[in-house]
Amino acid sequence: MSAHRLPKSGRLRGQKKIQELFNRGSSFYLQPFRIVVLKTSGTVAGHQVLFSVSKRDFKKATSRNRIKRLMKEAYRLNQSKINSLPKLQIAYIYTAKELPDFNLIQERLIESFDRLKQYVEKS
RNA sequence: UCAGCAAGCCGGCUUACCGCUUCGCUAUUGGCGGGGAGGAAAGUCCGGGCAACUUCAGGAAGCAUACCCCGGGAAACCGGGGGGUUUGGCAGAAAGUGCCAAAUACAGAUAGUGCCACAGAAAACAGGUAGCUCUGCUAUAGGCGGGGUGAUAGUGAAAAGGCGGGGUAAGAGCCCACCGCCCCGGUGGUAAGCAUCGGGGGCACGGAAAACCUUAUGCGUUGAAAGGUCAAAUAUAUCCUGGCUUUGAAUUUCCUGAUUCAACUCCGACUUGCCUCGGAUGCCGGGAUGGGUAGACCGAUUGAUCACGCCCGAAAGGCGUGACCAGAUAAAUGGUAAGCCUUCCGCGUGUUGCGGGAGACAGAACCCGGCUUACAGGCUUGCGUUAUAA
Repeated sequence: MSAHRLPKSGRLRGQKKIQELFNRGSSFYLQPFRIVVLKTSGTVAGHQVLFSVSKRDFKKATSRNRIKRLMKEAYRLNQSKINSLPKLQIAYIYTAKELPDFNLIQERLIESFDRLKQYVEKS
């Protein structure tokens, strides 16, 4: 089994869980993302992630789709770097106004993993 | 040779690696195989299917449609033909007189209400600024008044039918011919607010219906977040059932237990008990049922579908045979790399080439049919044989 898989169970789904993440999670900015994290309370196999782009900044559905797919791809290829951490619920919200390219997203996403580690150690 | 115009179609391709989603088979959360965005998936502007609500009928409101005929279609709407109007071109001495082409939100302004800027004296019950003309007074340079006049000038998008003649003081549909307009009738035509002919009416009737509105015809409302099924945890209601029937004070250092004292709701039964039995009420527990939240599933992918063949036709269509062709739900259909194709820029230049960049508009969300809007580039067919250049 490859380490680069991201099936449904790895994504954050369900209205209640998402509400809980945004109500109780702690958030920080790391351009071009705003990131919200919360330790998973139940018993789940792994981390659960959610990617979002504001409709206000990108009116076309194609642009939003593209950004979300890039973020998802970057996370998928690098997720093994945070396997050792306790299980988290994470939301990545894209806040920049321009269409990014894949390398930038990937770079910043890896940086964000360090911040996640800090978050885990503090709490 | 070619710009251009119209209609239709396509709208990047291939491979490797890593993934997502769905279906099937294996098998146990893996492997193998198949499917996986559009012509507009968009805007949500029309018309339906489907669903719930309402359901006895009618009205109002609102929305849609609006010359005529034929064809297609479930309807919206589409195709073809005939006409009206407007615009442009050509012809012509001229006249919308003829021809050609294009456009057309072509019912009603004679049902009603309101509006018509600026300019202009006056803009819809008309109107006298200049001018023309008759006339009174003064008076003979002229001036000041009264009346008539919509023919002339000026303003304007528009000056209240046009033009010619008669007529008149000057004028005027005041009268007449022709044209226009309105009404009635005949003829042609399937028909048209169509064409044409005849009669009548002096004309009463300016524009805009994209201001409101009126007429005719059609339409119940809502919209998949519709609607339906299953249903954890927690709380609760009803029913069944098991257990306990209570509280306070005193005695002992405390806990447990015991003893004593005081209070201890209601109903029924009898073998009438200083409290026996049963029930209500209360507390604790178990079970069932109900509504119902999270969540899951159905709705939901077989349809006015697609492909091929045949038939009618100008086209839109009809019949037969075969096929199953996305089904996600905080929402899959992707990422990276290489090559090819198209195109642009730079270098080089007889060509091949080398380097770099770009590849439109845009993402299904219950499903169909239309309309509208966006769209790099390419292909096919038809028109165009002309301007310009060689």
